[in-house]
Order: sequence, then C-alpha cells, then structure tokens
Amino acid sequence: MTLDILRRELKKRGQRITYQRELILKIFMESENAHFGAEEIYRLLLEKRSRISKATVYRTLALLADFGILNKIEFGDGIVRYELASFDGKSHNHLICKICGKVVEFESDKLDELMETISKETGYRIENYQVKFYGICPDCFKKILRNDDNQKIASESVK
Amino acid sequence: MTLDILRRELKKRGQRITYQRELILKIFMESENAHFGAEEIYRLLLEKRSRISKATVYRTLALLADFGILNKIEFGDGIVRYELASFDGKSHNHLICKICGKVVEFESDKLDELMETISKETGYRIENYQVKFYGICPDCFKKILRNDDNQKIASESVK
DNA sequence: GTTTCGATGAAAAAAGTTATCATAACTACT
DNA sequence: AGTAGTTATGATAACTTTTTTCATCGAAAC
Ligand SMILES: [Zn+2]
Ligand SMILES: [Zn+2]
Ligand SMILES: [Zn+2]
Ligand SMILES: [Zn+2]
Repeated sequence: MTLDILRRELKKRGQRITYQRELILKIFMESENAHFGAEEIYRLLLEKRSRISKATVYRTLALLADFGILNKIEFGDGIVRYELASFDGKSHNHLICKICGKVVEFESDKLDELMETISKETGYRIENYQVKFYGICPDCFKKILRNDDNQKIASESVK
Repeated sequence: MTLDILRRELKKRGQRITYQRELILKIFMESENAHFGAEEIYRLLLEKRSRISKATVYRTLALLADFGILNKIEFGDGIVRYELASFDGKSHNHLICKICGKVVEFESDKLDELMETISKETGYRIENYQVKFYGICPDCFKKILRNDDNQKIASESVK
C-alpha cells in the first residue's frame, strides 16, 4: 500500500510521519486518474474540514514527488500538477486538446523501449519520462467544421 | 527564412511588423538549440543595448508561439521556455538531468510512428508532441558515487 | 513524562506573468 | 511626404503561484 511506502521512506531519512502528509497522499489515492495542483488540494482539504496550511501542501507535494510517490506534470497552463505514480514504475502519458484542455491518458510499451535505447546511447540513468501529445479532440474538431460551414454560408449570403 | 514567415503571418492577420518582434525572433535564430525564457530574452536584449519592455517580451513570445514559429517548453523548474520550431515540423525531444538541469536533445522516428498510432486509436488530430526524459547525467552520477565512497570512509574511521 | 529536533501555520516575500493606460509608431490613404 | 486611424509599446500596477521566515507545535526516542 502506498501509505506504507511513504512511512518507510520517511523513516529511512529520519523524517516524521505526520497527519498532514498521510492525508494529502490519501487525497490522491481516493481519486482515480487525478491531476491535482497545490491550490486544488488545498480546496479539497477544506471541503473535508481539514485546515492544512498552503505552505504545508506545497512542501508535502514536493516531498511526495521526491519520494517518487507522485509525478509532477505540467500541461502548459501555468499550474504545476501531480499524479500518483504507478506501482510498476511506468510513466503514463497524456493527450491534451489544445482547444478545450481535455486530457486523455494512454500507455505504450514503445516508450519504455525508447527509454532503454536513449539511456544506452547517452549514458544517462533515465528514471522516468513525460510524454504529451497536443492536438484537437474529436468534439472540438466537429465544432470547428460546423463554424467553417456557417462562415461560408454567411459570406455567400453577403455577396 | 523565418523572418519572412513572421512578416507573412503578421500581414495575414492585420498585425504590424515591428522592430521588437523581429529582434526577439532574431535572438532565437542566432543561437542554435536555445531554450530561452522571457527573463533570459530580456537580459540578452539589454546586453545588445536594446531596451525592450518585459511586457513586450512576454507578448511577443506568446505571439511567436501562436504563429508556430516558437514552441513552448517547460522543464519543470518553474520557467516557461521557448525554442525555435523546426522547419520540418518535427518535434524534438529533451533529456534532462534532475541534479544539474543539463538538457540534451534527441530525435526518434519511433515517436512519430507512435503519434500516428495514438491519433488513429483516439480520433484526436495530433499536431505536435513534447517528450521529456528525466534522469541523472553521467557527470552527476560520478559525483554521487564519489560522495557515497567518502561517506563510507568517514563512517568507517569513526568506528 | 521529558527532551529533542523536525514539521506546521501564518504571513511576508519572491518570482513569474498579465492587465492597464497613456504615448509612440506602423500602415494605408491622400 | 503628410495625415488619420488604429495597433503596439513601455512603465507600472496588479495578480498568481510558489518559497521563505520564524515562532510554535508535536512526533519519536529515551
Ligand atoms: Zn495522468
Ligand atoms: Zn477539445
Ligand atoms: Zn530543445
Ligand atoms: Zn547532471
């Protein structure tokens, strides 16, 4: 269980097991495929009637990421997010819609192979990776097509 | 030439060709494989005795990214950086050292294939991607090994 | 229970980015 | 060239996110 990993890592480094650290980790464990930023975690804690200082939220997220329990991700909107790292150590990957911001996840063995190859070629000890594909989701693409049609019709009726 | 692309895009949208816009683009064109953030561009401009307002630097970087002339990249250190988009439309990829922050670039056809596959599977129109591998560079790894040795020696001599 | 030292909370400070608005300057049209 | 019209810029304030500071609290060891 992930909570045990946290406790083990903390003991190993002479750091303390606290209510705040366990609670923040639980937030991630309770929600599947969550991508939370510090502010969001802070709000979720308030909803649970747990008043934890923002400074502690930031500190804990950094700590959990340092332990490899969370992975840091940035979608390009200026907010740093975190998600639970998977048990098997496999990074999971994101497909992001440029228009509506919707995020879909996918996995690929090819990336793990690529990681091995690049590691050998460069001498880097690669620990994890982050892959983001940017594009337009099917829904947004349909909307764009419809708008183009409307504009065409509008310009024709002006003539 | 990339400057012509800028001029063409500006005209197309009824926007103006200005000294500042061209100068900021030239900064990127003059340096190979550069990953510049707004603050860095501002400093480089000052060194060239060009006092351009920070607001304009931010606005211009966003504009050039919007035109597809620059690509936005984030290495996870809290700074938004930009780099010249390649002519062939191929995204290039980054291998980042967690310790010293050194960045190495690499290319891979496998990623283009993967992009095609995921595009078909999900229905997304994927336009570009961003791949970051995080790890420890050979130099930093050597240093870690040395420190471990020293600590071992120190703890032995204490006994 | 007491001691010790790391963790927390609250607030200030720092860092990065965006918004505001008066002034400058690019572009099109005489 | 000169002028009008409108966009871009510069300086600064405002805003957002993150880090630092420091007094106080509390986990862990004895
Ligand atoms: Zn995810
Ligand atoms: Zn969409
Ligand atoms: Zn690059
Ligand atoms: Zn390094």
